[in-house]
Amino acid sequence: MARDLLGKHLVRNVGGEQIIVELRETEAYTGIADKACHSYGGRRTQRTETMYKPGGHAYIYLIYGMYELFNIVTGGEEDPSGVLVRVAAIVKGRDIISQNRFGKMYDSLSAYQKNNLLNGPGKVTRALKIDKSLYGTDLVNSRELYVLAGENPAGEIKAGKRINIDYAEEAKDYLYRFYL
DNA sequence: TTCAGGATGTACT
DNA sequence: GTACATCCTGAAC
Repeated sequence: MARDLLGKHLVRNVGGEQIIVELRETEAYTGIADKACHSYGGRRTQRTETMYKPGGHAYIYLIYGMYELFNIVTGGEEDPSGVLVRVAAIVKGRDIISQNRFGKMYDSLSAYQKNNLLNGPGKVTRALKIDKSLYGTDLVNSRELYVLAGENPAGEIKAGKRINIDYAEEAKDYLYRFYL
Protein backbone atom coordinates (compact mmCIF):
# COMPACT_ATOMS: atom_id res chain seq x y z
CA MET A 1 0.00 0.00 0.00
CA ALA A 2 2.85 2.41 0.77
CA ARG A 3 4.09 1.88 -2.79
CA ASP A 4 0.63 2.02 -4.33
CA LEU A 5 -0.11 5.38 -2.73
CA LEU A 6 2.87 7.08 -4.38
CA GLY A 7 1.74 9.41 -7.15
CA LYS A 8 -1.86 9.33 -5.96
CA HIS A 9 -3.69 12.57 -5.24
CA LEU A 10 -4.76 13.41 -1.69
CA VAL A 11 -7.74 15.76 -1.61
CA ARG A 12 -8.54 18.07 1.31
CA ASN A 13 -11.72 20.12 1.36
CA VAL A 14 -11.69 22.64 4.19
CA GLY A 15 -13.20 26.08 4.72
CA GLY A 16 -14.93 26.03 1.35
CA GLU A 17 -11.59 25.58 -0.42
CA GLN A 18 -9.95 22.59 -2.04
CA ILE A 19 -6.35 21.51 -1.71
CA ILE A 20 -4.89 18.64 -3.74
CA VAL A 21 -1.39 17.22 -3.34
CA GLU A 22 0.46 14.33 -4.96
CA LEU A 23 1.93 11.80 -2.54
CA ARG A 24 5.71 11.60 -3.06
CA GLU A 25 7.04 9.70 -0.04
CA THR A 26 5.46 7.21 2.35
CA GLU A 27 6.50 4.85 5.12
CA ALA A 28 5.00 1.46 5.95
CA TYR A 29 4.32 0.44 9.54
CA THR A 30 3.46 -3.20 9.36
CA GLY A 31 1.75 -3.96 12.62
CA ILE A 32 2.28 -6.28 15.56
CA ALA A 33 5.67 -7.64 14.40
CA ASP A 34 7.15 -4.20 13.61
CA LYS A 35 9.00 -2.65 16.55
CA ALA A 36 8.70 0.82 15.05
CA CYS A 37 4.91 0.55 14.80
CA HIS A 38 2.70 2.00 17.51
CA SER A 39 0.68 -1.22 17.49
CA TYR A 40 3.78 -3.40 17.98
CA GLY A 41 3.01 -6.49 20.00
CA GLY A 42 -0.69 -5.80 19.70
CA ARG A 43 -0.55 -2.66 21.83
CA ARG A 44 -4.05 -1.28 21.83
CA THR A 45 -4.76 1.99 23.63
CA GLN A 46 -6.95 5.02 23.16
CA ARG A 47 -4.29 6.45 20.86
CA THR A 48 -3.82 3.37 18.66
CA GLU A 49 -7.45 2.28 18.58
CA THR A 50 -7.97 3.49 15.00
CA MET A 51 -5.16 1.28 13.73
CA TYR A 52 -7.46 -1.67 14.43
CA LYS A 53 -10.15 -0.33 12.13
CA PRO A 54 -10.52 -1.59 8.55
CA GLY A 55 -8.18 -0.19 5.93
CA GLY A 56 -8.99 3.29 4.72
CA HIS A 57 -9.34 5.08 8.04
CA ALA A 58 -7.17 7.98 9.20
CA TYR A 59 -4.70 7.39 12.03
CA ILE A 60 -3.49 10.76 13.32
CA TYR A 61 -1.32 11.31 16.37
CA LEU A 62 0.64 14.06 18.07
CA ILE A 63 4.43 13.87 17.92
CA TYR A 64 7.04 16.00 19.72
CA GLY A 65 4.27 17.96 21.37
CA MET A 66 3.38 20.02 18.33
CA TYR A 67 3.04 18.07 15.10
CA GLU A 68 0.18 15.85 14.09
CA LEU A 69 1.15 13.17 11.60
CA PHE A 70 -1.22 11.60 9.10
CA ASN A 71 -1.37 7.88 8.41
CA ILE A 72 -3.71 5.76 6.34
CA VAL A 73 -4.74 2.53 8.06
CA THR A 74 -4.23 -0.46 5.77
CA GLY A 75 -4.91 -3.62 7.74
CA GLY A 76 -7.75 -4.32 10.09
CA GLU A 77 -8.75 -5.84 13.40
CA GLU A 78 -6.19 -8.64 13.14
CA ASP A 79 -3.50 -6.58 11.44
CA PRO A 80 -3.18 -3.04 12.85
CA SER A 81 -0.92 -1.48 10.21
CA GLY A 82 -0.71 1.73 8.25
CA VAL A 83 1.15 4.09 5.96
CA LEU A 84 2.65 7.42 7.06
CA VAL A 85 2.53 10.26 4.55
CA ARG A 86 5.92 11.99 4.67
CA VAL A 87 6.24 14.16 1.56
CA ALA A 88 3.87 15.58 -1.04
CA ALA A 89 3.83 18.00 -3.97
CA ILE A 90 1.35 20.73 -4.83
CA VAL A 91 -1.34 19.94 -7.38
CA LYS A 92 -3.96 22.52 -6.43
CA GLY A 93 -4.26 25.29 -3.85
CA ARG A 94 -0.72 26.62 -3.65
CA ASP A 95 -1.79 29.90 -2.05
CA ILE A 96 -3.85 28.15 0.63
CA ILE A 97 -0.94 25.81 1.33
CA SER A 98 1.45 28.76 1.54
CA GLN A 99 -0.89 30.59 3.90
CA ASN A 100 -1.23 27.54 6.14
CA ARG A 101 2.54 27.07 6.27
CA PHE A 102 3.97 30.59 6.29
CA GLY A 103 1.02 32.98 6.44
CA LYS A 104 1.84 34.43 3.03
CA MET A 105 0.81 34.02 -0.61
CA TYR A 106 2.90 31.67 -2.72
CA ASP A 107 4.46 34.41 -4.83
CA SER A 108 5.85 36.18 -1.77
CA LEU A 109 7.63 33.13 -0.38
CA SER A 110 11.41 32.88 -0.46
CA ALA A 111 12.96 30.25 -2.71
CA TYR A 112 13.82 28.28 0.40
CA GLN A 113 10.22 28.36 1.59
CA LYS A 114 8.89 27.26 -1.80
CA ASN A 115 11.20 24.25 -1.69
CA ASN A 116 10.20 23.30 1.84
CA LEU A 117 6.40 23.50 1.77
CA LEU A 118 5.54 19.79 1.90
CA ASN A 119 8.82 17.92 2.50
CA GLY A 120 8.04 16.40 5.88
CA PRO A 121 5.14 14.70 7.63
CA GLY A 122 4.45 17.58 10.02
CA LYS A 123 4.62 20.06 7.16
CA VAL A 124 2.07 18.14 5.10
CA THR A 125 -0.48 18.12 7.90
CA ARG A 126 0.04 21.82 8.68
CA ALA A 127 -0.35 22.68 5.00
CA LEU A 128 -3.57 20.66 4.64
CA LYS A 129 -5.03 21.62 8.02
CA ILE A 130 -5.07 18.00 9.11
CA ASP A 131 -5.27 17.56 12.88
CA LYS A 132 -6.72 15.20 15.43
CA SER A 133 -10.25 16.42 14.72
CA LEU A 134 -9.94 14.07 11.73
CA TYR A 135 -8.79 11.14 13.89
CA GLY A 136 -10.52 7.96 12.73
CA THR A 137 -12.03 9.55 9.62
CA ASP A 138 -13.36 7.06 7.09
CA LEU A 139 -11.36 8.19 4.07
CA VAL A 140 -13.56 6.19 1.70
CA ASN A 141 -16.75 8.06 2.55
CA SER A 142 -15.42 11.41 3.75
CA ARG A 143 -15.84 14.58 1.72
CA GLU A 144 -13.21 16.37 3.78
CA LEU A 145 -10.23 14.12 3.13
CA TYR A 146 -9.74 11.33 0.61
CA VAL A 147 -7.40 9.79 -1.96
CA LEU A 148 -8.25 9.69 -5.65
CA ALA A 149 -7.86 6.53 -7.66
CA GLY A 150 -5.22 6.94 -10.33
CA GLU A 151 -2.60 5.34 -12.51
CA ASN A 152 0.66 4.07 -11.12
CA PRO A 153 3.34 6.78 -10.96
CA ALA A 154 5.53 7.33 -13.99
CA GLY A 155 8.75 7.65 -11.99
CA GLU A 156 10.84 4.93 -10.41
CA ILE A 157 9.96 3.98 -6.84
CA LYS A 158 12.96 3.89 -4.54
CA ALA A 159 13.19 2.41 -1.05
CA GLY A 160 15.17 3.37 2.02
CA LYS A 161 15.22 3.13 5.79
CA ARG A 162 12.53 4.83 7.80
CA ILE A 163 13.30 8.15 9.50
CA ASN A 164 13.79 8.78 13.22
CA ILE A 165 13.00 5.34 14.57
CA ASP A 166 16.42 4.59 16.04
CA TYR A 167 14.78 2.99 19.07
CA ALA A 168 13.25 0.22 16.93
CA GLU A 169 16.20 -2.22 17.09
CA GLU A 170 16.30 -4.49 14.01
CA ALA A 171 13.19 -2.84 12.56
CA LYS A 172 15.02 0.47 12.09
CA ASP A 173 16.86 -1.01 9.12
CA TYR A 174 13.82 -2.29 7.24
CA LEU A 175 13.45 -0.68 3.82
CA TYR A 176 9.92 0.50 4.44
CA ARG A 177 10.28 4.10 3.22
CA PHE A 178 9.25 4.55 -0.39
CA TYR A 179 9.66 7.62 -2.54
CA LEU A 180 9.55 8.90 -6.09
C1' DT B 1 23.68 23.51 2.81
C1' DT B 2 24.60 21.91 7.46
C1' DC B 3 24.38 22.17 12.36
C1' DA B 4 22.92 22.94 17.27
C1' DG B 5 19.37 24.08 20.18
C1' DG B 6 14.80 24.89 21.56
C1' DA B 7 9.69 24.51 21.33
C1' DT B 8 5.97 21.67 22.94
C1' DG B 9 2.06 17.89 24.85
C1' DT B 10 0.97 13.23 25.53
C1' DA B 11 1.48 8.31 26.07
C1' DC B 12 3.50 5.15 28.42
C1' DT B 13 6.71 3.28 32.09
C1' DG C 1 10.27 10.92 34.34
C1' DT C 2 11.38 9.83 29.60
C1' DA C 3 10.92 9.42 24.91
C1' DC C 4 8.87 10.75 20.88
C1' DA C 5 7.21 8.26 12.92
C1' DT C 6 9.37 16.91 13.84
C1' DC C 7 10.33 21.62 12.42
C1' DC C 8 12.09 26.29 12.97
C1' DT C 9 15.65 29.74 13.63
C1' DG C 10 20.06 31.61 13.26
C1' DA C 11 24.82 31.10 12.54
C1' DA C 12 28.75 28.72 10.36
C1' DC C 13 30.52 26.90 6.36
